[in-house]
Amino acid sequence: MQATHAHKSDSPAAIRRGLAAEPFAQALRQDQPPAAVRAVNAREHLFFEGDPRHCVFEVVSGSIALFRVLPDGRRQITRFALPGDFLCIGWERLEPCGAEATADSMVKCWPALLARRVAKDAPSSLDWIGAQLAEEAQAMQELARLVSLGGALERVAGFVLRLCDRIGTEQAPAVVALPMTRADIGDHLGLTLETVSRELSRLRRMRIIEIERATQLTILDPVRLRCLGGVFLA
Amino acid sequence: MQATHAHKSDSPAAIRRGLAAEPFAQALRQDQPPAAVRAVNAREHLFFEGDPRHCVFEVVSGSIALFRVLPDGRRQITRFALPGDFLCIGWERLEPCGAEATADSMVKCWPALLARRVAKDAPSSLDWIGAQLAEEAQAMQELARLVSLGGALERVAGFVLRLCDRIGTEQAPAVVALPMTRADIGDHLGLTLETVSRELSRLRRMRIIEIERATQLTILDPVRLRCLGGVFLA
DNA sequence: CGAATAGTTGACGGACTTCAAATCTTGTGG
DNA sequence: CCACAAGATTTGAAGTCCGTCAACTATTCG
Repeated sequence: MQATHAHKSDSPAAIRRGLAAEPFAQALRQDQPPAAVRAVNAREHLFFEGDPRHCVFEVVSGSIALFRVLPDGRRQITRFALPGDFLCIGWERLEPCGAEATADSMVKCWPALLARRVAKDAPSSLDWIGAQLAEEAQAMQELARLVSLGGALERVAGFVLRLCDRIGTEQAPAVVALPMTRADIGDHLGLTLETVSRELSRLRRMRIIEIERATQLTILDPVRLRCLGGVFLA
Repeated sequence: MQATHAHKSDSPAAIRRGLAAEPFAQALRQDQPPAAVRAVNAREHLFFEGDPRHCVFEVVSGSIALFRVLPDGRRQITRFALPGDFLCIGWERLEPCGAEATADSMVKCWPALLARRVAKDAPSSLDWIGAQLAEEAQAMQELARLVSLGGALERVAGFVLRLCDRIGTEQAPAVVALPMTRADIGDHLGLTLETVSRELSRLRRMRIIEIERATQLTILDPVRLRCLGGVFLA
């Protein structure tokens, strides 16, 4: 279950960020022993809210949801970490959120202490960590905007659009994977799973997307999709 | 209209943050010439989205709303900066949000270049800037949680509660100022001004708050208020 | 094949928005 | 000092959107 070879190429997410991640990631990768790669099954938890922070993670494949649970059982998924994204970057000693795989996933794990030492040795990685924090703040602002100003259709459209920008290919018709359930999307957007399903069906009837399988769809009309959801992003 | 004396005491917000702001703020304050203090009338703009970043601000009194406007005119207020809070702390060259006073306010202004030099000279202020970014990200997460999981009553309760924690006194009955209009609160919480007004009235009928004037209320029952809105915070 | 999980779709009710009108506050000018 | 105008707030009535409950279908894994 251990990967024996280095990663083949940078993920779309890493490319999208330019090469900013490289000083930190390269330093980590060059360190020995090579990072453990762990397989996480769908619905399996990586850690829980309040756990001491042991590791820094990089998502290799699949999708990891970061979430918080309210006393009454409702939960908010603050973000989906996709291939190329890092988890647990800040200096907290306890995890502020739980983490659960929303699909079968692979993650690289580095001991948090090692990551801390690397960050100290490579000052430029401090800039990268700052950039990560700023990006996090902006993403949360975007989410708040999407949820507070958008209706259900606009929220789902915005979500698909952001997924598209993060992992999709450029040309239309673009194929986008949805490596999470309708309930997960609902917990992210503040909607019920039924509403998410209904609005996806509506986008299909509007000929904006095609639903190949539950976990994969095709963008037929990126322009109208961006009309609906793009207003809230960035 | 220029302040001729140094500030008398640290604001509640600064105290709440411990002394973390001090290395940066002290360094700025010791610099000469002393910071200009500018009076901003209610509804007056400090700057707009997309403006080049000229200044770093510290709110002395009043309240500054940071907001973004959508093409159709709706707007989201991402946060209210209250006395002791700083604005424009990151490294962006252009303002990502507009800023508007929601009440008559006073702000200290430092040239952004001066602030940048101070940050370079005092390395500990870099930590403080990182902490500010992390706090920003957490506040946005809190807002997204409040808006996506809470009903109207819970959103308003959570908003009042947060205001209480930021500027209110400790003992009940605590007096809290609302230095913004119902419309501003609505733009922050994703509600209409009518709904905000209705839910405040409901809190009054529930004997949880008393509405002295439109811009000032008294917390009668902090426990029940925290039951309603505290679940979403932190 | 069959059970379990995930997804789709419909009907109904409640929560929030919209539209409208009345009241309260605040600042200004006579 | 008072009157008036402009803006802010409160409250009501009607409509829309989304959540809840329920039934059914599709997919996956044994």
